[in-house]
Amino acid sequence: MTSTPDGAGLRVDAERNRQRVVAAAREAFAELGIEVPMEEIARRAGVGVGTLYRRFPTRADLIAAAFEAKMRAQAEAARQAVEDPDPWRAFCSYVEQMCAMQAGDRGFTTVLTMTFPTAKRFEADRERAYADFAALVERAKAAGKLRADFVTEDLPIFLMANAGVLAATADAAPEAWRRLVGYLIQACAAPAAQPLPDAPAPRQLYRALLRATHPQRDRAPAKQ
Amino acid sequence: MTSTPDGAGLRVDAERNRQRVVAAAREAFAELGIEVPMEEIARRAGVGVGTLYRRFPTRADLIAAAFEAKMRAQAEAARQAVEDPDPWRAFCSYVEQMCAMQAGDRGFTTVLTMTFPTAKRFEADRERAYADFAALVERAKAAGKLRADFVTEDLPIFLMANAGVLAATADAAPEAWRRLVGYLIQACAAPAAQPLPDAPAPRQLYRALLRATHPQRDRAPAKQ
DNA sequence: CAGCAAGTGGACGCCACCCTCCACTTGCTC
DNA sequence: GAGCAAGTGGAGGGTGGCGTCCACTTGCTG
Repeated sequence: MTSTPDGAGLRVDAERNRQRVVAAAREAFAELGIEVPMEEIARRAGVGVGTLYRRFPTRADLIAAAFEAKMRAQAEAARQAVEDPDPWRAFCSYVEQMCAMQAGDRGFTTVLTMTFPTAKRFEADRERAYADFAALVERAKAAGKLRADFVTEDLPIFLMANAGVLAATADAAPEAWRRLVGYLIQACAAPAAQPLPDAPAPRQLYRALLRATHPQRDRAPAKQ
Repeated sequence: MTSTPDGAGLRVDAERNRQRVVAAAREAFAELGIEVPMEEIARRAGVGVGTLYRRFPTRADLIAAAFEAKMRAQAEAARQAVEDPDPWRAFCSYVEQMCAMQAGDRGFTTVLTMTFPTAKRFEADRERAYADFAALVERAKAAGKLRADFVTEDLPIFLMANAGVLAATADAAPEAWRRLVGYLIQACAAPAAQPLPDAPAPRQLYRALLRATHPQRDRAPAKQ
C-alpha cells in the first residue's frame, strides 16, 4: 500500500518528482493563474504530463496541493489578528493582508474566492479563518470602530472586487488595488453614513463561491 | 464602391444579415461575455461563420459594432448627470448607473474597462464621458460633498472592482454588486477620513485598459 | 430576363489543450 | 544482481475554437 494523500510511501524518485510538480505548480499558478495549461506545469517541473496526471488526476487536486500552505498561512493571519489588542487595527490589517496575498499570487486570488468540491482540505482552514474573522468583526463593532451593518459576507465581496482590480491592472498598475482597499476600509469605519443595500444571503454567496472554474460549458439550445 | 464603415451600400440581403449578426452579437455578448465563440453568434444570427467574418474580420470589429449604442448611451448618462442640479446626487447616480450597466451585460462590463486599439469609434464617447465625469467630480468637490482626494482615475478602478464582483456572483447572487457600490459611494463622501494610497498614474491606468482580451499568449522560456 | 458582382455557408486545415495509454526505465527487495 | 512493481514520458486521439476558401446562390442593373 503506497501513496497516502500526500507523498508518503512513494518511491524516492517519485516523491522527488511530486515535489517538483507542486513547486512548479505554485510558481505557474502564481504567475499565470490556475488555468495555466497542465503541460506548462509539467515542463517547468521537468517531468512528462503523464507523471503529473498520475499524481494529480485533476486540476483541483493539484490546486489543493499547491495552495495548502498558503491557505494555512491565511488562516494563521486571522488567528494573529485576533490576538492584536487593538480591534480596529486588527480588522483592517487582516483585510489588507488578505488583499495583499491576492495581489501577490494570481492563482491564490482565485482560490480565495472560490471553493472546490474536491478541496475538503481547505475547508478546515477556511472555517477557522471564518470564525476568527467573525470574532474580529464583533470586537471591532463593540469598540465602536466598525460600522454596525457590516457583515462577514462583505469580506468575500471585497475580495472579489479586489480580484477584479488585480485582473485588470496587475501588469500595468500593480499598486492600484491598494487604492481600492483604502476606500473599502474607510467605508467600513463607524458610524454608518447611510444604509447599505442588503448583503447577499450566505447561501447565495456560497453558491457563488462554488461556481466552477469554467462557468459553464455546454450550451447549444439549437435555435431553430 | 460599397460597404461604408457600417452597413450603407450593402445589398439589401447582406444588410439584413449584417443587422442580424449585430443583434445576435449583442445578445450573446451580454449573456456570455465578449469571448463567446464566433460560431455561437453566427448560429444565433442564422448565418454561416463565413458571412460573419466577411462583415467583421476581427472580434474587435464586431464588439465595436455591437456596443456602439451602449457606449453612446453611457456617454449620454454622463451628460445627463451634468445637468442634475444636485452635485452629489449627480455624482452618485452616474457611478451607480455605470455599475448597473455592467451588471446588466457581461460583455459591456469588459468593454467599459478595456480599450481596443481598433475601436476608435468608442474614443469619442469615452472622452466625452470622461470630460463630463471630470466636471461632476469638480462640482461635487466644490459643494463639499465629495472627498477632496478623489480623482477621476478612481472611476475605472471602481468599475474593475465591480466587474470582479459581477464575475463571481452574477448567477448566484445577482444583487451583491449593489452592496459593493454602496460601500464605495459612501467612501467617496467628504470629508476624507484618512489619506488614501496613491491612485495609479493615468498612463499606467491607460496601459491597464489596453491589455488585450487574452492577456498574453506565447510563453515558453524553456527553463533549462 | 440575362449576366454578373456581391453575397453565402460550411467544410476544412490549423492549433491549443486535455487526458490516456503503454513500451520502456528504475528503485527496492530478497 | 535478479526480478518486478512502481514509475516515467511523450505520442496520440479527442474536443473545440479560429479563420479561410470556394463552389454555389441571389439581388441588382441594363
